[in-house]
Amino acid sequence: MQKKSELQVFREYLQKNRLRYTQEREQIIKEIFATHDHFDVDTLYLTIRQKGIHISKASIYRLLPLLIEADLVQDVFFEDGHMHYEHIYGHEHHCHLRCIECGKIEEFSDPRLKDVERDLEERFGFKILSHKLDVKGLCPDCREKLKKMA
Amino acid sequence: MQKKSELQVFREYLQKNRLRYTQEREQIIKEIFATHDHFDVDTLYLTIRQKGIHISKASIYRLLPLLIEADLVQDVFFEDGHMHYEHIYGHEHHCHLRCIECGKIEEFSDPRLKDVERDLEERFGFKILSHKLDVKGLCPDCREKLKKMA
DNA sequence: AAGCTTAAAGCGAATCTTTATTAATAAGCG
DNA sequence: CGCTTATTAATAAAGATTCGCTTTAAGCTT
Repeated sequence: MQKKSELQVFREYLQKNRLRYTQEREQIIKEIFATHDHFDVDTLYLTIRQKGIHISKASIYRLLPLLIEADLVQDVFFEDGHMHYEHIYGHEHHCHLRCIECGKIEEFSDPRLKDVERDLEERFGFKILSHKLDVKGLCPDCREKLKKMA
Repeated sequence: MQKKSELQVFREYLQKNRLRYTQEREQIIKEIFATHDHFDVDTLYLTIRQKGIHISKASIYRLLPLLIEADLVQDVFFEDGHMHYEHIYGHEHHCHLRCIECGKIEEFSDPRLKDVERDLEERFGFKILSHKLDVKGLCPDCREKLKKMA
């Protein structure tokens, strides 16, 4: 069975909510899914512009909540004064390990986090919906670099 | 052995970095440590103002990075368009479980996260410095409320 | 204790991100 | 094809954070 494309998923989401599938939205989504990289609004905007496509930044801001609601995108972390996002459709759930020196990001997942969730449900009576584990450290290169400096 | 006060810790941090211990900084820190609650810049600013103490908001913004660097404060999450903080000195490390309906926050910690950190060090060669697990869900009250609505 | 150096404060302007407004456009249904 | 109305671009507005500049005051040094 063929997996649905992100555009199909988004179309269905729109139909369910009586919203419209526009050229602009299609172009933005295509760009978001064109690379695996994380992105922020400004670089996404500039990338689209560079291709000669004219889309206003406000349209990106308006689209993002819909993509998040449709589980196609998630916000990853707030840094440098603005939010960073990534597309998640078709990927396993994962968390992020970031180097505080150079910004390098590794993705990982760990089954123990599900266990933690289960414990929390039991202990606090919450219905758990999501978790986000953000780990910071020094990548191998930066460790080496700092060792030499000291 | 008596634990050092947060002010002492901050003093030492300042000395190490040849920075100055000012009236303003002392008053801001005292206010931050006066309650266990999470805080944001604006409410902290207003609370201080209400006590008749005049401190500019910029001074708070300038102080926060120092407090974070000195491990007295950490940023907890970005919400409602701005960052939220908490003082951490004298507390065990903990993570946050938040209700997406009412905003209620439970704190917890789990030894398995240390295990995850160890695995990450081994697997990616990073030196791990910190982790932050943010779990979202529905608290017992809101689960009940939503059940009745449906 | 006074003098000196310079970090830090206050203030307001500037910047940056994100949201709201509004008139014009176009999706998509009948 | 025409109608309804969601969506767009553009711009203004709002809110958070930072910057620049002048004045104040920590905290050495003598």
